[in-house]
Amino acid sequence: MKVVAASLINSLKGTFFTATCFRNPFLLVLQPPSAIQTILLAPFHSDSASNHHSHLTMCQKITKLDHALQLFDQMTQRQPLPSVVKFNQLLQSVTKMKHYSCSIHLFKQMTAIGVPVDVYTTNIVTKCCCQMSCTSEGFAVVAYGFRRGVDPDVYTFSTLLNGLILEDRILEAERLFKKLIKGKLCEPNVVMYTTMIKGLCKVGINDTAIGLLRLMDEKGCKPDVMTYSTIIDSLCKDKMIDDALKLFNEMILHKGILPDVVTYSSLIRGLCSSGDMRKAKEIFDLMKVRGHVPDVVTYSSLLNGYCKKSKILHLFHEIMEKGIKPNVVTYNTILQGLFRVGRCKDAFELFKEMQSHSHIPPNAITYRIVLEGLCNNRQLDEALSLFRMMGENELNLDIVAYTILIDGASKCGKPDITKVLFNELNTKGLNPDVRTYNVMISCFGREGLVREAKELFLQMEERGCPPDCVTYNVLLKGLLKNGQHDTIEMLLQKMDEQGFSVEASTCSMLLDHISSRSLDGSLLKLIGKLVPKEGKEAPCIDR
DNA sequence: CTAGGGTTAG
Repeated sequence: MKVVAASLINSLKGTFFTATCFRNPFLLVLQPPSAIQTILLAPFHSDSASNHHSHLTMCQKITKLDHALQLFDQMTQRQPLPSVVKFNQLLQSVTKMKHYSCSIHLFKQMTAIGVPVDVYTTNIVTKCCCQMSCTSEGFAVVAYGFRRGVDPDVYTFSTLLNGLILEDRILEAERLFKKLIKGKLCEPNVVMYTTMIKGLCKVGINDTAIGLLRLMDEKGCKPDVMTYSTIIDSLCKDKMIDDALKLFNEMILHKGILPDVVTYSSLIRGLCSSGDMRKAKEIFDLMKVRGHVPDVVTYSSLLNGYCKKSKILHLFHEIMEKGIKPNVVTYNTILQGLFRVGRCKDAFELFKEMQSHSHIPPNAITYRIVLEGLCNNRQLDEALSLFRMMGENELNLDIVAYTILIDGASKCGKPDITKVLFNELNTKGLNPDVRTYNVMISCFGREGLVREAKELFLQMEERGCPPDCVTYNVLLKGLLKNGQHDTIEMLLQKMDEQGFSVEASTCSMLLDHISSRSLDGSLLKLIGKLVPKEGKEAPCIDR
């Protein structure tokens, strides 16, 4: 058993230790395997930590993190040292506050002063690495522990599995999962199965996820409400509401598992996104009848459904009345709803209010919503001045925000502003992505700048940003609009090769040009191939 | 003292 574990960890080292990530100076375990030991055992050169504490007393407001750090310092100076359990509790409290790099930093200090670590310690620290999207370093921590006699357990492996899934390393997650079972390294339990199921759902293979649900049941590992909710949510995201409801019923009626607020919220969101507000409200009322209290996520989901139908706001009052604290998502949802119905002033008021009254700082998504809302309501100037006021921070250095403004300027008939913004990307060190290019090519098409549109199209491949289905469609439309027919056939052929399809609007333009004889009728066959089949999703529509 | 599920978004 131990030998198998050792070989597993060794084989994992090869796979996982290659990627290193130095994004955080505190992440001292971020080193290739050969260096792990030296680094972890190296004396810690105290920098901020001790100085930090000397002026702590001068701070008016001492955060909980400061308390924890102070306590840690005291603990390390005690003779004899407190038990590892005390250290674990402290590490866990720091981790619960999401100060992951701090936890890792403390762990490093623990090892440096010789506090013996146990499986709880390494599991907590492994989780910190995973939560920071540095799962490979999580493996390093596990290997470090293993060399000191700390055997990984089902908690360890579930944590690592979850880390891989968080980083979209699904193949590695599957490999690990299978290896654990084959090598009998640990008996998977409901948590581990649920984690693997989430991974499968995340890459959109719901069938396989359901297969694993059946398998765990067969193996005598009973799925619980979280297992079912994971799959139900994924089905809802894929608009397979009927299957989700089927599983929901199975869970309750056949398995005797009661749904909770998360299960209900997923269903409500699914029904909302498929436009069935009546059923969404029905489930919402039902959960209340059954004694479940909707939380901020439930309300935000329902609110979003109403906003998408341009019906809003009585629900917001209900949230306030119930004493539920709206969060940034709630605000973002309402902001978008207000812009959608053209209530820019109210939106702007709310935008200010969330910061002053509720002390909820807007995030990148908030700004995107506000910028797009203003552009859509033909208030380009306001959008631009807001954007300029945001300053040179991370919210301003956002390619999505730029793309929104570039598109907004173009649609508001200001191609000059479009070009200025696009050129600014270079100076800011931002790379246009495929959607930025699409917006630009569309803009050039609109302005009759065919040469520029073609140039950008060619640039995309060179810059490692290959055109997508939308690119081809906007370029085609630009060419057709400007009477450039020479490259149409070639583009259509390329689309065929790539499995892209023509949108309805592109298709009707093509047909118009054929009937007016500016395009050859022989193209019809090719166009026919590129029209998405009835009932099938067009491949260019994102999942 | 350790692991798993749900909200906004060009």
